[in-house]
Amino acid sequence: MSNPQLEPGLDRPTQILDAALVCFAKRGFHQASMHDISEEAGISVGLIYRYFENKDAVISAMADQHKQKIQKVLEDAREAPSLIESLEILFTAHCCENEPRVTSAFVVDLFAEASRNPRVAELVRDVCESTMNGVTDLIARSPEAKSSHLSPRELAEVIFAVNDGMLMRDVLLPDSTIAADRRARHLDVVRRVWRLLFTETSEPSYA
Amino acid sequence: MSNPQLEPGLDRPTQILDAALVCFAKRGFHQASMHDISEEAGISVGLIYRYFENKDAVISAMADQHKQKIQKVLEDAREAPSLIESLEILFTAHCCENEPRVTSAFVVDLFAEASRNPRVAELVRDVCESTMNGVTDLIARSPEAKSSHLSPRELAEVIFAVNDGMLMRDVLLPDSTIAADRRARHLDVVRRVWRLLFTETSEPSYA
DNA sequence: TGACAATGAATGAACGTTCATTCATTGTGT
DNA sequence: ACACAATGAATGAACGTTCATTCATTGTCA
Repeated sequence: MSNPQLEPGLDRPTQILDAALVCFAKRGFHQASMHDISEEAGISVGLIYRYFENKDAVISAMADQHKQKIQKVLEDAREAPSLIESLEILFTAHCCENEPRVTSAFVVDLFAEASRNPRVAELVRDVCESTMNGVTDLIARSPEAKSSHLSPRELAEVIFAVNDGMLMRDVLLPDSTIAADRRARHLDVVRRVWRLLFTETSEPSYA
Repeated sequence: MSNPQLEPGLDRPTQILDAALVCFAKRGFHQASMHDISEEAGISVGLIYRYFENKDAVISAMADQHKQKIQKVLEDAREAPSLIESLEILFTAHCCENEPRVTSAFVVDLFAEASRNPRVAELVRDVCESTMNGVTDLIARSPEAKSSHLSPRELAEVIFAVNDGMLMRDVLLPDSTIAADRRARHLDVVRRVWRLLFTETSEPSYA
């Protein structure tokens, strides 16, 4: 009976996690049932328990997977020719790539879960920290940022805050909103911020 | 008979909603049970159903309450002597006021819920829209913003994105983090942004 | 045949919701 | 002022459902 529905190039855990991502994004961690996931994956419920100890383990594995995806994007971003292009890669990858608004819904849920599940909180904190370090480094190496009177670390913090804010806003858009439109909206705001951040400034106009 | 556990100055619906806020922040909308809420409120389960049709109605009422709280803060902000002070009132009120990190956890959950419950999505979108308009107006009227080469609307969008991003970050902090520290962290970042936004700028240093 | 992948019916705990019941308070007739 | 009827806020056991989890069974390959 070994692998009846297993597509080539996919192992069971990956197949299960892919299905879980869809279900979690659609219904949330705790409203998505194990039956939903098994149905989405085209396998039986019991089989999930062969690969994951319980539902919490699936959630944790998803968070882990998300961490690795982000780090992969960070590597891609490092190879871009300019800082602005690096930032664009980094900050559009995780809100606009897939058509039914999967990633942003999942990430917001992940933060919600983090607020009450210390295991998830630590994982998310870890992802944020290492990505933030990566971007700080990226900024520090770039000539564009030299003129700012904010430190690379401070610049990274502001950039991240804006991006997370945009991601949160994303989930309010109607389901029908297509990825290209979300991407445009997203870039529209973050470009404004980048322009401000990497611009020569005179004195503040307020005391 | 009538009000056995009802403290003075509190009606039942308010008492229930207060308890619900605590439970929702602690466990999330769908993990918090009606029994949790009744226990937190010090009343019986059945009594909740005298005042709310079902659990969804409690969630909706909470969102409504949150909307009114925000609009109240917006009014306060309008009366501040300077734009910066208005913004400080507006953006520290909703992440730092209560000691067990209740509000930010609730708001992140609210957004997560909005991503799959259209009724909640519309409500949250509505709150965002009207608050955004309020702040746009605030900015438009203030002399500090005149020098920016971004429009008041654009400034408001950036400011909101940063704030929502900070709020998301808030839930990652350990439970023990006290409100004053969160407030300090929050202000530290947003002040940086405000300084940039309301500052004379020369040409961008990148093409 | 032996080893193991895979199934899905079964289990029991937990949940949202209901409703028969209680009883302090209020209203009414004397 | 008193007795008593009416009220409806409040209770919590009980119901039907859903869910995570288990495991006896079945299918498949080497």
